[in-house]
Amino acid sequence: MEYDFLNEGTRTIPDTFYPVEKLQRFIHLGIVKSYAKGSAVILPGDKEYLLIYVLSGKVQINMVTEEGRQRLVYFCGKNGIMGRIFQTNNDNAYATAIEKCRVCFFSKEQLLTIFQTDCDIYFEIIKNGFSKTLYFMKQTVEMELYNPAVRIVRLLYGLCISNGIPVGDSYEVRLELSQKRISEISGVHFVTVSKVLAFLIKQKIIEKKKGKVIIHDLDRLKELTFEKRLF
DNA sequence: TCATTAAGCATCT
DNA sequence: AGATGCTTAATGA
Repeated sequence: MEYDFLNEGTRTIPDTFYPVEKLQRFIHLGIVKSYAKGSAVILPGDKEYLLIYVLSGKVQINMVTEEGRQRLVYFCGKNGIMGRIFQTNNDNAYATAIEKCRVCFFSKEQLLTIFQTDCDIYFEIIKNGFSKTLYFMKQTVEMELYNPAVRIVRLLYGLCISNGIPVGDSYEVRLELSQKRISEISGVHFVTVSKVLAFLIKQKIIEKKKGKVIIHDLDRLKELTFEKRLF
């Protein structure tokens, strides 16, 4: 299957990144486990496995500080990988299943066997890593240059460009995007997210329905991405 | 301008 | 009844 690199390059939400489908063929070498929704897949300090591969469902990766504060890092869905190759002692990441899921754990020895069998996978894993790097580089710039309210607008605009499906004169972004999720992804407070969405809905620029966001006025939304501030 | 806190309402399970 | 999601208002940085 040909992968959509362009879309990957303009990724707007940190989910799965570059899927490594080819790993499917090697899961018999690793250890496959199933997890119920809400259970812990990786605990802070877990160091046994270098690569964790999601076969189905979805996992959420968080980082936690010394004081116990936590922050979403990314989501990992089907064919996504959680690379733990360059772990240090203080990257307190943990992962929980946000959907019932199956994941496969690979040790260093198992990975070496896989690379020797199919070195393409090696590059696929590197691509996944760079995809994440690119996303977080963009995030750094985004955080530096735009204020929180405008970031929400930019997130919606980006989603429309990358995932928007034309329906009549509008576009639909078919994603389960609660305000809580938007808040977690963008780093903008949930109360502010609520205000920005209310503003956009009132101006009839967007509409929010169960499981989708409808963009009625993409031109206006684009204009707002250039604004210094919204309110 | 936005984060924080608090309080209240609606919907779902 | 409790959890979840959203809104509004007050306050402070």
